[in-house]
Amino acid sequence: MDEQPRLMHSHTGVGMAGHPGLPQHLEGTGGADGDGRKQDIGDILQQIMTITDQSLDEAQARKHALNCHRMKPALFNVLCEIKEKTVLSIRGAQEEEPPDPQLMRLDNMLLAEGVSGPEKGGGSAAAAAAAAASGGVGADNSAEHSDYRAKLTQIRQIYHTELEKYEQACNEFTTHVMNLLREQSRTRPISPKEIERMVSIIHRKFSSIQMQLKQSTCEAVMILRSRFLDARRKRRNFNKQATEILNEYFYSHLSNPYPSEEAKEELAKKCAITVAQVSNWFGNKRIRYKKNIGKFQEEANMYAARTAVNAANASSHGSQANSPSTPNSAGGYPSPCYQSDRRIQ
DNA sequence: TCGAATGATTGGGA
DNA sequence: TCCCAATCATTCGA
Repeated sequence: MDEQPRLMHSHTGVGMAGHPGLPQHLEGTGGADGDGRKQDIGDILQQIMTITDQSLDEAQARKHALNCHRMKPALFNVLCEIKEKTVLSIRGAQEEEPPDPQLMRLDNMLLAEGVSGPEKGGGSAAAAAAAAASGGVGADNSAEHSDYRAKLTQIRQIYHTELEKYEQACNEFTTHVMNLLREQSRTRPISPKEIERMVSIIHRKFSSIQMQLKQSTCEAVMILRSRFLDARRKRRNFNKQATEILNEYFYSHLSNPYPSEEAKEELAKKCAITVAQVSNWFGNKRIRYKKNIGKFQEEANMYAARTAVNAANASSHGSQANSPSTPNSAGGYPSPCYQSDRRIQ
């Protein structure tokens, strides 16, 4: 390479006026004849080919000379314009993508489960449902629930840590690329729009990684949720007190054992179960009572007697019982809880 | 271990 | 949407 004839004149001081280091033919005057132009192009190509042979100082000097050249801004503008009209216009049309429906689904799910968005006490629909279903009856259910919440919190923490990492990496990389491009824009035509496009490409790449993270987080939540719901299927009998309250209501409203929504809510609160469980219980009770009245007769008599005693106590103490099991229909009292005048058919 | 009891689920009807 | 009826799945006690 050293044997190559050097056609550059920069270090020898041969160049255009005011721009030492640039050959005169870059001034734009050019040769009048074709041979002269060919010679100029040959010179430039030769310079490019041999630029790697230059010392750092020489390269720096040439770079500086290029940057200071009076035609440089105009030339770069033209080149940027051409680039924009060709590549960018084509890509620009492709960039206008609608929001990814899958990503929206993932975001919605993470939000609903309380993984993303503001931290909620308990977080998820499953946890809420579970909380309602367990109704706080028994320590086991609440223990299961708190275990569920703890695991959900763990998932949430991992998700946010990873998300933060990705965002940080994305920002660092974007800044790095932007600096690099800005630096390069001094020596090659790079428009701000092009830098912007590059940034959006980087963001897209990182958001696809984020989508993977969201997907695996969703999967983890689904697994946790299904395990939890499976565990919930292992039913527990209601405690004795809850069964007594329900039975008292049932037998005291035997002529119309259909509690209204308000009565169900009150019973649910008293028994620490859900309204749905109250409905289930009454549904089961009605049908089982109807199927075998004889078998339930003893139970019915017992609750009727208890109700009568309660009523007597209440009246002698002049107090008003506010229980939904307040004696009424069994003793002929109309119940405000009746939703309609129905009987077990 | 087995049968009864019991809470939950499902499908159909009004 | 609520209820009934049948059924399932689990618990509990003998």
